[in-house]
Amino acid sequence: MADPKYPVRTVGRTFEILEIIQELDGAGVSEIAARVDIGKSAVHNHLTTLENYEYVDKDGDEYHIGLSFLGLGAYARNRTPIYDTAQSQVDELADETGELVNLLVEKNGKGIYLYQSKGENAVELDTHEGKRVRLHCTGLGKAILAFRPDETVDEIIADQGLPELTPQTITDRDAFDAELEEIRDQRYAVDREERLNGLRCIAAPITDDSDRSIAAISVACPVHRVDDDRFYEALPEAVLGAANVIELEYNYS
Amino acid sequence: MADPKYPVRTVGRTFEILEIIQELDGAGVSEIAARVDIGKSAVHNHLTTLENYEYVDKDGDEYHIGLSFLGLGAYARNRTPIYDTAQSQVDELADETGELVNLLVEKNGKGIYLYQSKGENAVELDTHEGKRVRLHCTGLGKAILAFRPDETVDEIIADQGLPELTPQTITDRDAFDAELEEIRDQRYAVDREERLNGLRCIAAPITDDSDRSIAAISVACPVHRVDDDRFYEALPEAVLGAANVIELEYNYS
DNA sequence: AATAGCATTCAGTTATAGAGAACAAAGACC
DNA sequence: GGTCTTTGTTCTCTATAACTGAATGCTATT
Repeated sequence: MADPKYPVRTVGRTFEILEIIQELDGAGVSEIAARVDIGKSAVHNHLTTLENYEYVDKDGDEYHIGLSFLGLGAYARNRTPIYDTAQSQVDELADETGELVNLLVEKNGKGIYLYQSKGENAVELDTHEGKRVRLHCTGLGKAILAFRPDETVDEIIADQGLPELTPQTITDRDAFDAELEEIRDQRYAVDREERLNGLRCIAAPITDDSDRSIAAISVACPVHRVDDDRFYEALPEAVLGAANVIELEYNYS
Repeated sequence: MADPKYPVRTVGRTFEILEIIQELDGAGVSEIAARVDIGKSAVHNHLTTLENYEYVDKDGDEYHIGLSFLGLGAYARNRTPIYDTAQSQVDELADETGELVNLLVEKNGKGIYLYQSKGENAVELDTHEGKRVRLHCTGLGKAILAFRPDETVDEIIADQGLPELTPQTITDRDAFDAELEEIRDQRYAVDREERLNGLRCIAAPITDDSDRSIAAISVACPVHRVDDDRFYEALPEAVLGAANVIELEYNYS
């Protein structure tokens, strides 16, 4: 986490290139070279090497992220202890509610979507497995932070602040602390369009036997389709139920 | 695919290191250095750099594959056209049969498991999403090859041969061609413990509108639990049904 | 307390990643 | 259809940064 004493620059450049390809949804040599601090020929050398190792696919003059990453990614996910027990519950909750259900874990102060299951009426979103998000502006992130020591929360906020993503984002530190307190009380978190306009979530933490959060599970739905009754009554109950089952299985088996 | 004219060695080494970490399920500096052709200190530099980019996690003195790969992997999978339409059918087939259901695509002459869904009684296997397999020894691979031009099959076999993985693996070229012919006839493939002792599969190709295979879907089950009746009657029907739905959705919408 | 087995640091050396120009190929535009 | 532009690819040279190997520091074990 601290800057490496003797970094290998090429490693960094490799991943910069890969992230650019992902961001542009496929890109050519010149396009990439324009965004990374090395020349065309060097980028070309990188890409042909990556292609050789099958980590990128070449399609005409466009390079794309290769499926080989799925091997590493799925492996990393399977190694995450909560994944195995949570997966089936996430699926079930998606079936039951018909909405989009997410599972998030924290890593280095950010959230990573570990798994996602689409119910019948699930919203189409910018979230996908592996995506990183800020913790303060999602129900999932708030649920996780509410069940972590104060110092951890302090550190993360000191590091990242409380940037405003929508008019509803909580940007005031005191208000945020009050919010966490409320979440601890009711054991679930509500996201009222705090990350994305038009999107609300109900999220519950998944805690270990000393009540520290390991992950969080949420149902996300569009404001205009799901009315307040269902959102504030039925959904919290469903989410809490699922979180509970996961906790039981995780902690006592 | 052809060897790069001007390879970037460091890129190759980076992925070699990552693959070693995966294979060893976490490893320390010395352990990795022993398997890769560079010294301890160089490996150390690589690892601290990778950690800095959050592509590996350091846990004590062990390095592990980071969840960041899930972002790239899930992205690559989502880009694969068949995934979106096939996923729900795979889930459904797993529910219906209670067994392990797999979705495979071909890439550079190898198979890659794109998605996997576990039914209630699913066998625990060495397969995971992103894993690569030889095509000739699995039902999925044979189903894909059966619906590709002869020249493609020739090339792949010329390149990789028909290595024997179990006593049941088809290793004779003529026998293999006859097998493909039969698969084309009945539109599904049977794997009779050809890759793994004790494991049988029924697999069906998913083809495009010109009858070329795009992917294949299979049900895998242990020999000793599933009797011949169910294996040769009920399962093929279920698998063919699912493949059919996927094809319809994929080709006509 | 002593040793062994690690990770980490560091200075020196050498291999190699990258620059930059030239060439090739493919479209776009008139 | 030919010219101009853009982008990919090849190639040589050089500065740089990746690597070696030895030294140091840390932790655990007996």
